[in-house]
Amino acid sequence: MKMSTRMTIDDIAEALGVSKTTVSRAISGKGRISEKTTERVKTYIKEHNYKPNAVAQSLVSKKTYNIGLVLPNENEAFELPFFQNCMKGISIVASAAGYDIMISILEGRRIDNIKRLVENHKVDGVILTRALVKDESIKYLKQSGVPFIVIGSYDEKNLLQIDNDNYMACKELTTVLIAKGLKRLALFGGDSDFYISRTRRKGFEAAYKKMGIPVDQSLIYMDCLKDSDFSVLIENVMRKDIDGILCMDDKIAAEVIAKCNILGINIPKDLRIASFYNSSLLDNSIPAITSISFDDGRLGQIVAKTLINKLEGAEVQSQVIKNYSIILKESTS
Amino acid sequence: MKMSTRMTIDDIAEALGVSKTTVSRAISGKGRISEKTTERVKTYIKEHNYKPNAVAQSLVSKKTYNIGLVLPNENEAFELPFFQNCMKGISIVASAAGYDIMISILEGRRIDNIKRLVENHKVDGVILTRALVKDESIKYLKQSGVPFIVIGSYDEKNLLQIDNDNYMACKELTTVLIAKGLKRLALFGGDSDFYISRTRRKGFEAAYKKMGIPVDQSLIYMDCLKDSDFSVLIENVMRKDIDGILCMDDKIAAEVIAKCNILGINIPKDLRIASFYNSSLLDNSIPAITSISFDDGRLGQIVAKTLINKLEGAEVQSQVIKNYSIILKESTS
DNA sequence: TTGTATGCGTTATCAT
DNA sequence: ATGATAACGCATACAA
Repeated sequence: MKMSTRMTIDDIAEALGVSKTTVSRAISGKGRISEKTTERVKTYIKEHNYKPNAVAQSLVSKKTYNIGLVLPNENEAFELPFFQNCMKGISIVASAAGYDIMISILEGRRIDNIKRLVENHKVDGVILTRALVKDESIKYLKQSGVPFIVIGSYDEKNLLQIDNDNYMACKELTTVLIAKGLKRLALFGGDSDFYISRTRRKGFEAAYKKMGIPVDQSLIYMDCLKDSDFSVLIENVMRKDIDGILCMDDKIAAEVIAKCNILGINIPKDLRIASFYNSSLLDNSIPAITSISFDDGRLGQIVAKTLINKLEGAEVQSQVIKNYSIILKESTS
Repeated sequence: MKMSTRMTIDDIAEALGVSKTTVSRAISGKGRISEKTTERVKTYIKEHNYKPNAVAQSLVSKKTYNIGLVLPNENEAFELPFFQNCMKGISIVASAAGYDIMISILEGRRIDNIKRLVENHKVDGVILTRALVKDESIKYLKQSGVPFIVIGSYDEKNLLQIDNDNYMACKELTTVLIAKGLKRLALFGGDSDFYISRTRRKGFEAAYKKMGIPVDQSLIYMDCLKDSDFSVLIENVMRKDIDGILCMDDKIAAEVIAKCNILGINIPKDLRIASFYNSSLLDNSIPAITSISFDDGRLGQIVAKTLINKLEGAEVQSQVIKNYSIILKESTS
């Protein structure tokens, strides 16, 4: 199935009785060319709805105007609204700048899909939507030479990365709760392979340090979404005389709330709940849940903008952006 | 920012002391060429990790090996797990066949993003993930000539479309509920601009017809996610002496359940609830909810496979696939 | 200001 | 079995 044959720059040149160079210049605006000719060409182009062939342009300019967007595959992660919202922000900025987005969904820990995109020269740059603690994608992208940007923080200086200030946000929420008298808080953490899980945990611990209270490590449970049995987890932790549970993300919080319901645990009377991340998953939770609200779309926009600036040769820097607000609700009252 | 200069077919030719034609043939396997030479070339390629430049190939073959995936923008729709799961299925099949996916998120009802993709020759074909009743994208794609496929049903013969059998599924679930004695069912419908909302409604009505009961049109509420106040909606309908509410999708069901909770309406004692669509949004709902479970990933895979077959010149047909199962749970018991 | 010629990396046609 | 050359559609260095 071939592409439909379409108008080329040659056709225009012939129709207008000029050379293709002239047409090319009229389009790009580069080089000296008369107003009149430019106008003539542009008019013709509009009338005939000519669009330059992006592939041919790509071949000569060595730019694709495509950005690769790498999405995780893990079931726990993939469905999170975060990635969609982020993608939307990226899409808006990219479109406006004339870039298109190619997605690459990782399959397990294999990075073949990223490799294909990069090695086939299908993208000018890559956005990584999350970082693992020991990340093969990052390793590969570094040695491949393609410009790329990581959403999230990663222990490495020479890496372009943009992140919500998860550390401060988690520290702040934890501090507020401690100040409210909720001193014994359990932490239900996500995948410990994800870098962000580390960061959030650190924020949690930093709050305790700041408040001068030692952290009870026996109240910290990582990889909660893996061993799946939240009922057991909750019953376990309830025996430890806690004031509340801090959930590292929306999915964990949703699970905890659901299980509490089943177990007949009343929130907030018997137990307070808060989440380090808010999303539509928690929109309808009862009671309304205390959480940190991030603007994922905005994050996506900033990330896309930064990468595109870099692709166009500008100097860009890693950033940690505030981008959050703490929202206190019934679940911790 | 230029692409890193890489090994070309010429470099290989020179290194091996043969012509580029020979190298090209060794790679593609086309044309007569000796075993020995082929082997020599292939070895060299492996050792030096050569990958052909996809852009150059594209220029001559007029194929991009890219598929455009069009996603809706509406907030109610975009976050639905359906699109992600579908995308995953598409991605798996596409990768396996050597295709990459370019996404295009519609902005409002404007179709500029699709146009860009098509007019710039960035994709060989397009997947539309949902159809509106009067769909501009479809109109455009038809006249543009690019091969495309629509997920969902649409009132037009010469359109390649693949759909879950929403009609039968909704009819079946409704029938089951009626047979259980739930004769007065309200229907809370989604966006009436979406074609699928029509189909589901028809399935609902067909069940009544089949059971010989007239449909009470005053119990049908469309566009529920638009006028947003579910509390009012539910209180209204409760006064009409109904047996239960059928929700057209997961999001609507989640809202209804949440509001019932707030209003102190017990499910299923005071009111039965069922949903025409299941997803992780309902995973933790209490009580467990009767619904139709579709395999979105599988749908995506079939769609991608069909489009790719078409792109490669095969004869393909529109299909309605069963792909669902009715799951009866506590919410209607 | 405009045109000619060449190259981008690959495939395909036609010789040899 | 292999090689020289044109062609894909565009951009650009160099000429005119």
